[in-house]
Formats: sequence, C-alpha cells, structure tokens
Amino acid sequence: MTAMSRKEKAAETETALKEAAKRVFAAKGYLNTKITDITAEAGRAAGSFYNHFASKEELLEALLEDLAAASDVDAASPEHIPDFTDPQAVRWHVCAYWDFHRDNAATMLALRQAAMVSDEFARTYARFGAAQAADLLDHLGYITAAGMELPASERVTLAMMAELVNGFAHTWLLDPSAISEEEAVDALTRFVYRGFTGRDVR
Amino acid sequence: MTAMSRKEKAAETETALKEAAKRVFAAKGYLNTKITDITAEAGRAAGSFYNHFASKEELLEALLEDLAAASDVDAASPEHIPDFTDPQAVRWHVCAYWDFHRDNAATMLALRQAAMVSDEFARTYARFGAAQAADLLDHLGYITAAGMELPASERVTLAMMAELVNGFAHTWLLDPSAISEEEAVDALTRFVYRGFTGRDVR
DNA sequence: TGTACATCAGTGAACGCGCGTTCACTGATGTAC
DNA sequence: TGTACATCAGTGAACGCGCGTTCACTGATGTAC
Repeated sequence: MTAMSRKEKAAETETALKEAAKRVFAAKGYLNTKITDITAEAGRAAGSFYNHFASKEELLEALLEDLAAASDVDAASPEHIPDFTDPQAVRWHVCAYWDFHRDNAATMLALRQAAMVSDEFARTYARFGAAQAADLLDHLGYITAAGMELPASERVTLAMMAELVNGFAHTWLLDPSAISEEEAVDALTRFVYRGFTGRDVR
Repeated sequence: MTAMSRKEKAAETETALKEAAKRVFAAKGYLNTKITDITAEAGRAAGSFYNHFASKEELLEALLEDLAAASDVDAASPEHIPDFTDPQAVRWHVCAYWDFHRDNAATMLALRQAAMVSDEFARTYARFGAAQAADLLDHLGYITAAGMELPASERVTLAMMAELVNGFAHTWLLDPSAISEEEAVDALTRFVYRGFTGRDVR
C-alpha cells in the first residue's frame, strides 16, 4: 500500500474514480451526477478528475471500453446452442442478456441516459444493439428452416426481442424485489420463444 | 385576431408556448431544451414564459394534462373487443397504443426523458403504465378461461407487453422510415398474440 | 549512497460560463366615475 | 361617451446561482551526477 510508484498511484486513482462513478450512477443516475459527486465518492479532490478524464462523457467511454473487454459474450461456451427451435437455446441467450444487464447495470443505465441527450452516445447505444443482433441473426434461420414462420422480418423480429429483453431488464433493475431473476428469465424465455416460433415452450 | 381580450391573449400565448415546446422537444429532446429555446420557437420574450409556467417541469405537467384529456382510450368504440383469444382484439389494442404514441410522440418522449432524471416524473410515468395495464387485466382472463396458458403471471405478462410495444414505438419514432406503420402494427400484434397465447395468429 | 533538481499526482480555492429567473418598463386593455 | 387611473401580458437586459474547469501550490517519487 505504501511506496507506490507514480503509475501505480495514478492507476489506482483512475480505478477509484471509475468504481465511484458506477456507484453514483447506480444511485442517482448518470445525468444527475456531478463531477464532484464522483470525486467525493472516490475520496479525491475535484481537480484530480481531470488528470484522468477530460469530461464525464470520456469517463463513460472508458467504462464502456472496460465493459467491452469483460463481456465478449461467451458464444464459445459449451452450453451455447444456436438452434432457436430449441427452447433451451433461447433460454441460454436470454440468460446471457440478463446476466450482462445485471452485472453492468450502472454502466448500461448511464449509456441509456447519455443516449437520450447526446447523438454520439445514441449511436454507441445503437451499435451495441446492432452487435447483439448480428450474433443472433443466423439463429433465427433455424426457425424458418424448420418450417415455422417468424412474426416479422429477421431484423424487425430481433428489434422486438431486444426491446422486450432490454426494457424488461432495465425496469426490473429499478425494483429488483418485484420478481425473482429466475422467474424473469423464465417469463422472458417463454414470451420470446412463443413470439419467435408461434408455438409453446414445452 | 385584433382586439383580443387579455384572457384570450394570455391563453393564446400559453398555447403557443406549449405547441412550441412540443416541436422543440421532438427536435432536440426535453432534457436538451432550454427555456429560451421554447420562447424563441414561440416568438416570445424569455420572461413571458414565467407568466404561464413556473418551470419547464410545470410546462410538461400541463402537456400531460392535455394528453390525459384528449386520450381517454376509446374503450367504448364499437370495434373494441376485450377477448384476447381473438387476434383482432389484440390488434385493435396494439393499434390504439401505437396511435397514441405516434400522436403524442413529443410529450411521451419528454416524459420518458424527465423520468430518467426526476423521481416525480418517474412515478408519473409508472402511473401511466399502471393505468394502461389495469385496462387490460381482464382481457387476459379470456386467454386462461379458454384453457391457454400465459407466459407468466398477468402482471408480468402485461409488463412485458408494455415494454415491447412502448419500446418498439419509441425506437420507431427515432427513424420512422425504417418500417411502415402497418408492418409495425402487424409485427407487434403477431409477437404479442403469440407471446400471450402460445399459438399463432391465423 | 548522497545531494540537488525535475517531474508528476493530487489538492482545493477561485474563476467564469451558461442558463434560469427576475424586474423595471412599455403599451394595451379594463374599470370607475 | 369621455377622461383618468388601474391592471395586466409581454419585453429583454441584467442578475446570480450552480457547476465545470483551471491553476498555483504541495509533497512525494523519479533522475542525474
């Protein structure tokens, strides 16, 4: 703890600021958070912030980069099945979405809020959605190949799914006590699987 | 036009401010809008605003009241069918939602943005959702009565539907050229009907 | 290993910009007689 | 109907608060010799 090199100390402060930011974002939202809220939460002076980030926006970008690094969705996992005619495959993907939102709630909330106010972040948010959709596009092919009909074009179907899952996860985060996570994942899986295939899960 | 009474003139200015606000909200969002943006758009002096509203928040409240007055959803319409085992019934409700969002896009956008920043408006927004849900609760009863199973509890099912329809409508408004309204309503109807009943529309 | 100087992370008071809000003023409408 | 005064909607320059951002300073770490 003592005898830290300069770089170590700077890195530690930067981390402290990012962690503090996440806590404050979660507590009062990105848009309501002042720079001094973050520095105070991190136990640093206001001016210290600018040694690491030029603005609140840049800090959010840094958080998003951390997120991208941590969360290359594990499509290589042994449990990953791309065949969406299988309810378990849908469930696995819903679960992956869900875990991602729960684990990165503060940053995702910040991004959603920033997107309402800044075109730049609106585009970033859209890119997130597009990346998710791209991973799933071929999964829908299994459904049509099995002779079932999607509710709309692949693009629109995925957009609807994204709204449903993202929106529901976001709302859940505002009041996590309303429903258990397992119930939430079950409900979403069932709704989405039915929507995709026109058949029930069982 | 000339020879207006004071009350008439004041009412006209108030209306002009509200209409201007809606246009500016639609163009750049509620949170990015300054009071002087609204007065400039309305062609009035900055100080004039405060003759009518104590703040931007109060203006939004006024817009919401106008909205409530205009939009007591027409459940008495002859085409309204409460039986959700009938795809047409679902379609009618999706359509009602859709029209409402399209016709009141600016105010709804403002409300969504305000809800991100203010607990007060977050509660108002939640109340909107709850009111919609209450109207539909009994409609779901027809589904279970017909021996079909909802994807989750009635409350959760309605919450998922609300996220799906509201979110999709909101996203559509950001780029109305992406898909025609009829396609959008068809897609939503199909997804929702399938989600509710586990069967296809036809 | 020791000394002198350079560099850098962090500090927090002060500065200044942007924008909400005020207020003295204008001109027109309403009222009293 | 006419005159004198009161009231009110609207004006826009000025004020001032909040908060982002700066900067002279401190003390500690790094470097040169």
